[in-house]
Amino acid sequence: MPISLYDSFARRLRPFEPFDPARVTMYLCGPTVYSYVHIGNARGPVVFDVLVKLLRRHHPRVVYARNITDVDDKINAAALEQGVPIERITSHYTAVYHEDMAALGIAPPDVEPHATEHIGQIIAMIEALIAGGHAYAAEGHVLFDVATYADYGRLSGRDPDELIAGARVEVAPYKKNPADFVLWKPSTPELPGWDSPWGRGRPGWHIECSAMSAAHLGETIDIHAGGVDLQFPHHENEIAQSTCAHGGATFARWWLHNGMLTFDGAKMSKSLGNVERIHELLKRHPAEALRYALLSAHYRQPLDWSDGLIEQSVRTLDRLYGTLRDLAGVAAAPAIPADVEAALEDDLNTPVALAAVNTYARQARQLLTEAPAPLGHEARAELAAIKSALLGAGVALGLLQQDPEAWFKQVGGETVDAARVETMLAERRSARAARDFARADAIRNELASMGVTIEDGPQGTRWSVAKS
RNA sequence: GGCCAGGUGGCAGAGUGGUCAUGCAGCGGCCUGCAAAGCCGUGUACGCCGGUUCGAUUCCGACCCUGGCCUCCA
Repeated sequence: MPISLYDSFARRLRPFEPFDPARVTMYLCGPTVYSYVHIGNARGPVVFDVLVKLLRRHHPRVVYARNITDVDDKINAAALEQGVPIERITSHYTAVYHEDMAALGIAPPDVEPHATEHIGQIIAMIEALIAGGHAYAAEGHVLFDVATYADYGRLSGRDPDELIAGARVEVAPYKKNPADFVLWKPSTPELPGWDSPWGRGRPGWHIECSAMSAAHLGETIDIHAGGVDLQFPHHENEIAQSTCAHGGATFARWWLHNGMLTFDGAKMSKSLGNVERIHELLKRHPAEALRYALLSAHYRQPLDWSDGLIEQSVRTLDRLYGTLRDLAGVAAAPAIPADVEAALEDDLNTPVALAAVNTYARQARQLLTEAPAPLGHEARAELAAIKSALLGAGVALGLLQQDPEAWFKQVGGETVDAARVETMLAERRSARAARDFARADAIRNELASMGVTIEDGPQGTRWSVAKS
């Protein structure tokens, strides 16, 4: 089945067909590395990680780029405030970003371009825009002339006349139109800067993505993705400058926008301060539960982040891993089931895919409950098929890939003293054998106070660590 | 104010013109020394008002409410 994706530009679902079947290209706007990222910042990387994996299954070659913005006034401000060189800030938070993304099971992109390594391409693109009459230099700045691009405002559904007329914010005097945006701006000696035809300066915010996308993926790319809050002005400006710099060539053939995470009823954002840093969440919760939570709603819908959501995700994973643990003796290789694949092909419908996963797990448990003790060939084959489906769906979604035992024995990033637990369980076993249930229950209570839950089963007692 | 999304059972969250989402929680049962886990059973859900239709949660219109963008933002 073809992949169907909602294109924000066309405002409808469109079957995906690559421009060049031999090379599918996708670009995701990456972070500006000046502080820790919050869980809302991970939604795009997680859902588009699922998309890239899906694309790779459908196409022989996919080139996926996710940039690092390492030149920006917020970085400058952070460096100034902390009294350290800019590179200290960017290298540190780039490393933290990589850790956070890896913890969430996000595969690294094929290309991770850094803005500071593409200054040459940025300058060349600005020169092309000036040569084409789409940009002008003024007082050390170079600005994009919005009036020269007829389709400006089309992605975000805005009327260019209103944008030009509506001076909401103070308008720099050197702008021809209030909506004109900066491609290049001058740097004072203490700020990072590069020599350019317009003097020493640094790039504006939007131009880097256009330049890096063209440099690594080509003038026309298949998919450009990002948060819906970037639709305007960032993506609108990218379209304008890329299209004008490339003689009218289509910049991105599909525009994908993920919805926002809300927290306490409002969009999670650094400026509002209602953020949950991934770095902190990982200390208290299993990373996989965070990923599950992010995939539990359709990517274009808003998703309200809460402790309850994490709790629910942990419990659901408990059940799924519990099922896999019960299937430990069944040999099976991962195979992505058709219904899961179909759900993902349908504009990345991860909730439906997860529903299918849960249904497979329930079927396995029913079989295990109902089948007679020594499993027959038929039952074993059926269980193997279900396990293949579970593991395969897990591959597609980036879930269920760890050893079930490991899942049950971790809490946050820590593990408990397994040896001590085993010793206590041995003592409890003796007590139970002697029918000293008071003693056995006392040990169980003691384990519970350590956060350890136990289950007595036919094959003995197993334990797990309570998660939050 | 302009432009976009949405309003589904206690909660989270898909979907559909006419029997099922799925998950979490709850309740009853089975199992267990007791638990836990698991299984079985259990819920007159689709913002409000009209319209179209044999039939609407699903299509159309109005209204109310919520969120996002319009400024840095995933």
